[in-house]
Amino acid sequence: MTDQTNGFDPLRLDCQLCFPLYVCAKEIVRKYKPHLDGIDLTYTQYLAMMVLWERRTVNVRDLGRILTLDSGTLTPLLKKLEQKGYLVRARDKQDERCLDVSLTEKGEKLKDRAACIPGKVAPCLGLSPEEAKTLHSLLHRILAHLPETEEG
Amino acid sequence: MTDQTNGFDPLRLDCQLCFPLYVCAKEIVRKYKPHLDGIDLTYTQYLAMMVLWERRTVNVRDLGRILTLDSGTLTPLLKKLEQKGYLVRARDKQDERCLDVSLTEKGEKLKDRAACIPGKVAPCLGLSPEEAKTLHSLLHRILAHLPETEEG
DNA sequence: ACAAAAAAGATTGTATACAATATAATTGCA
DNA sequence: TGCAATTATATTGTATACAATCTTTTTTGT
Repeated sequence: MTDQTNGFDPLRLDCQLCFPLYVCAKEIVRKYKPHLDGIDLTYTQYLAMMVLWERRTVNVRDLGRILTLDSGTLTPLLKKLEQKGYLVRARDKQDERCLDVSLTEKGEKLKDRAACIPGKVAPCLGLSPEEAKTLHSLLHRILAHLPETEEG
Repeated sequence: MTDQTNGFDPLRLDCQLCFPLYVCAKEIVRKYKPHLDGIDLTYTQYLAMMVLWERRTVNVRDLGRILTLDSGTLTPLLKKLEQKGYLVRARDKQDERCLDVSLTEKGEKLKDRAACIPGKVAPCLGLSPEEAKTLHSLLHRILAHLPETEEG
């Protein structure tokens, strides 16, 4: 029998960190959606484009490591972005296993239309700059620690 | 032309909160996976079971509001949990539109096997109790603020 | 050089998520 | 009372995610 009183029960949703993290991530994506609809990108496509806006060219392996996504997710997503004309996919001549993804001019231009989006979504969180910095640092701390607990 | 120097560029992945949130949520689910595999639950199924372990019975509407999931996600998920024998689904006699979801004995017993999981995953985050509390409160602050910016 | 191992993507299958729509039941109001 | 609007869930379609497997290419060990 588990705790039916108001005491601490680790299986209660509101005693956990994973659940608010899960909901926050989903709800923030929802906040992005109306803005991303305007430039015909999904949230994950937007993440991939952000990497390209920084680097112009990436191969799928590096992109997957940056975004923590595997080829099962990236292959169809990059094909869609190629269809939209925002990038081109081409095998690396030196190593035909690798697929290089490169920004097109159209993809480059899209950056100007995306530039205002983070500034529109950020206020929705309702955090002060210090709180945002604290959250940023806590999340990065978790991300740095997680790999250390493999097979744990 | 956007900032190519090391200056602040809001479109850089590492200048945003949404991206580490997105990755953290995914990676924590990944930490849960080996433990949940042992009790034949996916993460989302586990969330639904946690609500039932607290309340024994919920209707789909309330469950959806608690988990921020709609019927498109919940209907197939609850059918799977019913197939596994962890819950039963039955129309509310007073209001045949509503579907009540109730814990079975088998589902009740599953709680004992799940009880140890949060304690196994929590250390993977690598946060002190104070940091965890800070993160918890920041996330709940965001969740409380987000609805205030509807249509914003 | 050559077979085995490794690496990179692509494919397949399962499970979310959510928008949009459909259906059935209930409520509200003229 | 009767019908329009609302509510609750189900269904359909699209887009992730990821495990497992497959194919192709490259590297490695001998």
